[in-house]
Amino acid sequence: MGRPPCCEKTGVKKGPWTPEEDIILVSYIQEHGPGNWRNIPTNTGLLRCSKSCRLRWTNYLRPGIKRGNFTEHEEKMIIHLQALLGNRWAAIASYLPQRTDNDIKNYWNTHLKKKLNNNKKVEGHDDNQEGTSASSSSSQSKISKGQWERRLQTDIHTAKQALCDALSLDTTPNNNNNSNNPPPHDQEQQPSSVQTSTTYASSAENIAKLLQNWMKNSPKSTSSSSSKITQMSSLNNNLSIGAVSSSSPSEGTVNVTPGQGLDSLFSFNSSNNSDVSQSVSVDEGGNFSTPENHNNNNNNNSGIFQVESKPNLPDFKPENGNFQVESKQNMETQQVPLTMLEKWLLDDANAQAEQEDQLMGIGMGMGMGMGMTLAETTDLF
DNA sequence: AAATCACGCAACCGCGACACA
DNA sequence: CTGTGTCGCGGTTGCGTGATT
Repeated sequence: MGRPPCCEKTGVKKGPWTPEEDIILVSYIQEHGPGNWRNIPTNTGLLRCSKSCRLRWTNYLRPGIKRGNFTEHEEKMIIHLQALLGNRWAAIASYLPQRTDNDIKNYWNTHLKKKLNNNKKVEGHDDNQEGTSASSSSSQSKISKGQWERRLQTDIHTAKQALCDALSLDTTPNNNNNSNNPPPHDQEQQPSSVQTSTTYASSAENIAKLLQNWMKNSPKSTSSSSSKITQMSSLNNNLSIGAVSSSSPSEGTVNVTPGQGLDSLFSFNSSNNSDVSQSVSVDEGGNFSTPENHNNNNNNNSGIFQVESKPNLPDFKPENGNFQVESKQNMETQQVPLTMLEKWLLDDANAQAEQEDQLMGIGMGMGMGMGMTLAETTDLF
């Protein structure tokens, strides 16, 4: 007897999410933190299965997500990481902050795979393989283990070299790679910010865009939507996006960590707007503004969204229950692995031969070839 | 202008891993 | 140790939209 599918229940809604559902989900997660997906549908009244909620959050609503416009650097990173890791999109995504595995997977399937195949055809050795170490495994049975290891070593070496080239494209002393070739709007909004700042500023931007699109695309539902927002406003006082400060989650005002130079008040007041779709604007920093609160940031707590910027880092204590996943993903996967990656590449230049000997000695096939992440593999060095 | 095609993306599905009782 | 429940990942699908005929 198998496990019952989580979405088998009748009355579970499928298909695209509505902005109302998004807001309900964001509101709930903001209050309780991500996790306990099983409880979310029952606690929020969303007619969605837990899986769907988690997916929607991780792939779309989660703070720090950058969408579309893959930069050339990101593209190269994906290509090389795919060569290294195979179709392990979650692992690849961990090296591309602000990108979701789904996004990367889609981009690979729709753009890069085609691109690489075309390149191969041009080079005249299209053997119907995808050119990855993972896909090349089909030929492994034809070669001896020693040959396979050596080939893998060569692949790794080639990939590392290429990855090094890719990173060196825009390698600057600029502390991290998170901001490597960000799209223009990101560059504008985050000239000299720490990486968490980028994350949360863009998170605000994500939600801002979401709502802006919502209001733009469904003016007919504005009134009902507004009422829902108002309803949630009373429920949650201030729906806020970003990391919750340990000091004030219960007060409904949330501290986020935007760029150090971004010290604006992110607020949105819709309660007095009969025509919200015309009056809401979002600036490059992801800040909501209306004609009213352009002149009056003191919106007397009537705003739905109110994210107060603070230069201090948020408290990511798990007991706060808020955005612990983000703290994990953004803090760890953005900073550590990329730093390690760089370190790996830099160190590699100095001790490449030695490391590869060591690599072979400890069994490369049990590291990169057996499901370890790049970061894990670097631990071997 | 209408029909068809191709593409991109969001979401779904199934399976494996993991945690816990 | 085993069974059960939950979560996360990767493959796939289906729909919306723009391009082409």
